Amino acid sequence: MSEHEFRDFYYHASTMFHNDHVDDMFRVSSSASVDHHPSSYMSLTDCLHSSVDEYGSLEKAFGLSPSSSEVFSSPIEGLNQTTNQQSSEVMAITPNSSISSSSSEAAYCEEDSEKNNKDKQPKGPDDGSKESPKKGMKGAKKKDERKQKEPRFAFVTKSEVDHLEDGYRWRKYGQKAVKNSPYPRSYYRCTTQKCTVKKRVERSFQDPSTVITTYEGQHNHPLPTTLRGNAAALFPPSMFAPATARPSFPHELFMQMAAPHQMNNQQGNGVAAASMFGENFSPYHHQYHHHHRQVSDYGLLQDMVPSRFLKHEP
DNA sequence: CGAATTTGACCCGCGC
DNA sequence: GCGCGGGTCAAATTCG
Repeated sequence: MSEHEFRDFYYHASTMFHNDHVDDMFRVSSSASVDHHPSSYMSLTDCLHSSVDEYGSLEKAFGLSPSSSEVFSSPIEGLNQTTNQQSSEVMAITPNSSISSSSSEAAYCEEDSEKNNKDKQPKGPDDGSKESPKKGMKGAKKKDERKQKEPRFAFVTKSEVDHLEDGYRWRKYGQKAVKNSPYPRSYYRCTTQKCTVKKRVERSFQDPSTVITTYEGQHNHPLPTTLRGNAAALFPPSMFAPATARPSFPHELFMQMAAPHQMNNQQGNGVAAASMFGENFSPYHHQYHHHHRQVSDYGLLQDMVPSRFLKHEP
């Protein structure tokens, strides 16, 4: 499944950059083989006739190799008490600019296109309308809804812990073995009432030092106060919860990354993602304003994508 | 004792 | 129709 997502990423990337480049990017590590699910996802991704190996290739493709100096883990402002042990490398924001990243972190988001209606949420509990023989559980959750296609956003992070703290409270509701991987995938749901955001976390098979986190949906509430300023600062909700209201999130994200001059992030919230979306984007962005660090979008971008790929769209 | 996690059963779409 | 794989439920168990 991650392949589906990967394919989507490829799709978005190809629309953002030049296809050839994208191809190069993904060609880097090719072959690995993952099972494919040919099914529904056929976008340009089909060009990639073959399989790509999971997210791991994203990092390699983007040249984000773990390397060096990375780091950070710590606290941005000293807040951190709770999550300490998290030694994940996410982005390192240096005071002056730039994120020194390092860490490998690749992200992509997907909008569901019509093509994937498939997976939408199948089940749901239902209302009762259904009483089916078995317990009825799953049915469709309430109301119809078929689902809205919720935007998904995934990224790879180098981390020793599987479940990264992102400021929200999550309840694990399932775990499954991943097909070609020795590592299981865990399913979490935001514990806030009415919030339907879910996330899946799994360790990369090819690079066990990294975890792949996929967020689905958008939080409809503010961050729990308990974690404020901590991890929350690193991962603004907005970053994980592409708002439906936000215009084509995926494209915007990358586009803005590619065109830093258009962005206005003088506020310097150490969160690149926050500034990436400008002000319109989230009601919560004020929560991370306290950061002293200044971020350079360009720097971020460079870290995430090799400069040769940073071209503006026509 | 309530909340969170564990974990096997169940559901569902899909390919054969 | 069956089996597979991904995703979810929910009862039991553990945690705080």
